[in-house]
Amino acid sequence: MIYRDLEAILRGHAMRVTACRIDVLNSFLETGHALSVKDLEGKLTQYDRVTLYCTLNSFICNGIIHKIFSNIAFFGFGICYDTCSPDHHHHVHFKCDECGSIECLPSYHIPGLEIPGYKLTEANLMAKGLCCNCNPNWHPENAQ
Amino acid sequence: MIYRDLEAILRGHAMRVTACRIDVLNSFLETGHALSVKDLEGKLTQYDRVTLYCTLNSFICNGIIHKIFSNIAFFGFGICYDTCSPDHHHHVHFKCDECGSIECLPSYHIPGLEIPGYKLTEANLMAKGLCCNCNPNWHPENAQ
DNA sequence: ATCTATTTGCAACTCCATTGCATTTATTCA
DNA sequence: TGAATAAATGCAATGGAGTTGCAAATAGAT
Repeated sequence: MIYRDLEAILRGHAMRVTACRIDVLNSFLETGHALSVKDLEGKLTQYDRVTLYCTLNSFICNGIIHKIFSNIAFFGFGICYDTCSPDHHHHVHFKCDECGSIECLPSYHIPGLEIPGYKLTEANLMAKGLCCNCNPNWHPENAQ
Repeated sequence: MIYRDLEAILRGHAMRVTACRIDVLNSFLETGHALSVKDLEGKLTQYDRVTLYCTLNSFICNGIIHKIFSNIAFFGFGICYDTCSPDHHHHVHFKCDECGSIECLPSYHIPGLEIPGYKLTEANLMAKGLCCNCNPNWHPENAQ
């Protein structure tokens, strides 16, 4: 992604444009799946850990990324899609047992969750298994 | 719960019966919702933190409890229900914004989760909102 | 070009979880 | 019932992840 586009994203959120923010944002967009702080530390060694945390927090505050938790204590961050709003989050995150990547499946909505007596404001579904790249039984021609 | 029943649960899993295991198991069963390590430390001050971790791990290995992660970095442990098996876990955990309790909703199955190309082995749904005790719009007579 | 508020980076700290190892204890078997 | 032994416990120390305070650097406004 070119600098101008990355800059536009930051300015679109009324954020200051800094080298660290550009590089972190670019990492998310070019990787295409979730990244942990560790991933970013390894990738962007020129920045301090504290700076990365600060950058990630500013991205969260501005709705550019969101936190992801898996059931094995690892967590990362993923780009928010249009389905996010400040007071309504529904996410499906899929962690592949084979390649370890975590994806946020944007268009998928958690189906028909209704629990009698409960008022639901947020739902995060963490799914595990094999992603489409690692699933040997998957043939792309089957795609709808 | 009486000692004899707690002991039977442990023996049913071919586990040694110790005071710590009895107390931890009893805590889960009498509380009825998820507990964090912190909760247990506060409740069972007679045991070392390391011992509690060891006990919890042995419970996890034997399928008595499972880990729970929420989207605010807190995690706890909850009793496994019949829906768990060593290679197939589906859980819905509900965290109440009002009282903070985390419940595992046992009979509820994550509905119709099918993602083309993906092979699903495990799904954990973390839901947030108001539980039936804290939801002012909930009237028990509406229950099915 | 200068000013100011924000961002960055270093050091230190806290919290949570784990490891090593010696001690204690539950269970087995004679 | 009483050793033997394998497992569980508890203390001390360690490691990792995230946070805080504060000074230096820098982006954006005037």
